[in-house]
Amino acid sequence: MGRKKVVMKRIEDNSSRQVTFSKRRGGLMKKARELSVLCDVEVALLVFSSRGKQYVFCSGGNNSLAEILERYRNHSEEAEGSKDANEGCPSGESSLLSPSQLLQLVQRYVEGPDDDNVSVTDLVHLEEQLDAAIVQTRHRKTQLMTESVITLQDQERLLREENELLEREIASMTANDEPSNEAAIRHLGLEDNQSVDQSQQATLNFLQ
Amino acid sequence: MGRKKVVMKRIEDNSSRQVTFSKRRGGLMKKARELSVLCDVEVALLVFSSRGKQYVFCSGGNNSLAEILERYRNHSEEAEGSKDANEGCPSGESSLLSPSQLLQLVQRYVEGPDDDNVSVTDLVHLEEQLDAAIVQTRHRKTQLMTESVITLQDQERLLREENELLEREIASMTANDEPSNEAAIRHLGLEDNQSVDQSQQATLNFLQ
DNA sequence: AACTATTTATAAGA
DNA sequence: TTCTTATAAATAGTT
Repeated sequence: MGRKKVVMKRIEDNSSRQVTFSKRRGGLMKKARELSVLCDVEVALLVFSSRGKQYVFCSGGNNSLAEILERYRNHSEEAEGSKDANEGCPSGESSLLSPSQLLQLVQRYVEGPDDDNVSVTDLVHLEEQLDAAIVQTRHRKTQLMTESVITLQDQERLLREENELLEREIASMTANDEPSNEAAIRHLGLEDNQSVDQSQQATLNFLQ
Repeated sequence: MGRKKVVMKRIEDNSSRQVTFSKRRGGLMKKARELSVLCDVEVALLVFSSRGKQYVFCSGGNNSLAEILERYRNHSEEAEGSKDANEGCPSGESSLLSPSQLLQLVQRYVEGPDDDNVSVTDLVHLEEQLDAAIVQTRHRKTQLMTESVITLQDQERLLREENELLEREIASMTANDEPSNEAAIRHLGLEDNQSVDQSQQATLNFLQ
């Protein structure tokens, strides 16, 4: 209904999208109210601007419905967007941003101005950026953990070799001297069999 | 919009109220969809007929939105013993499924029939299940890695203590005997200072 | 924010 | 119900 037939596709022009949003939102609300009155039924209509601002129509005194809307409002107050970053990013796949770039990007959405220019597309882009960041972070975490484990395994192996060497030395010396070291080792709870088994098990569990 | 202007009041004639309900409901749904597409915003529309039947439009993937609808459905089901035999929607919060349950669920979507019966709501639910599963998996992974590291650290500490003990023993014995062990240790690249530093560094990097 | 030319929705009738 | 059609309403583009 207008000068031209409109194609059912996202209006790309920012300004006219905003205008159309305002007009059609009003119309939709009106029709929702009319339906509820004329036909005596319950109608709830929720519209969320891309920035998270919400427009609600709720037909009646239905408690549970109002309650749900209220609950949603509380929940959604955390998730706020703002000015879009369309121009800054010619789009393309979710490239990796530096941590500071990412922080900047998120902040623009969290503390942004109060108007309605952030589109879902923008938020999709933000989501992609955050996804990429978390994947990278997770990968780096796993990498570091794995490195730590491998380093510790090496360390353990070396210590074990050194240990064995020392014990053999002591054994050979003790063969000629008095046998006083075994008691000391037992006192530390470090008999050879026990410690080896325990360590190997942890190692194998982890890397498999 | 019709042959006559309508007064905004409940239509008393039962039959024509029903007809109007059907027509206007369709129109409202259509307009809700158009708004969401044209303006790229989220729209949720709930209509409850007086007999409890519900008609829903929900613009899409937003979790919280679907969550609200889900919560509302649960809530309204206990409020009135509604009789609508809706689709077999597994429903329920994103509870943790067993791996086999999850596999089964995914397979139903992957190899499922070729028609268009999978709703966005269903997919949102599937996404929630998978999210829960991956979070749990990741947590378990990190837990196991951390346990491994701690075990290895303990192991290293114990070995180091044992080692020190043995060296001291050898030292005391060597004081009376010949000094032949230091050469062997050096040969393994395992002088005390070096190995301790390297290991401590890896450990600290990891846990901080 | 108003103004129209048009399109769209729909009330009543078939 | 569904389709048709006259008309009311909504609204796209313009000012």
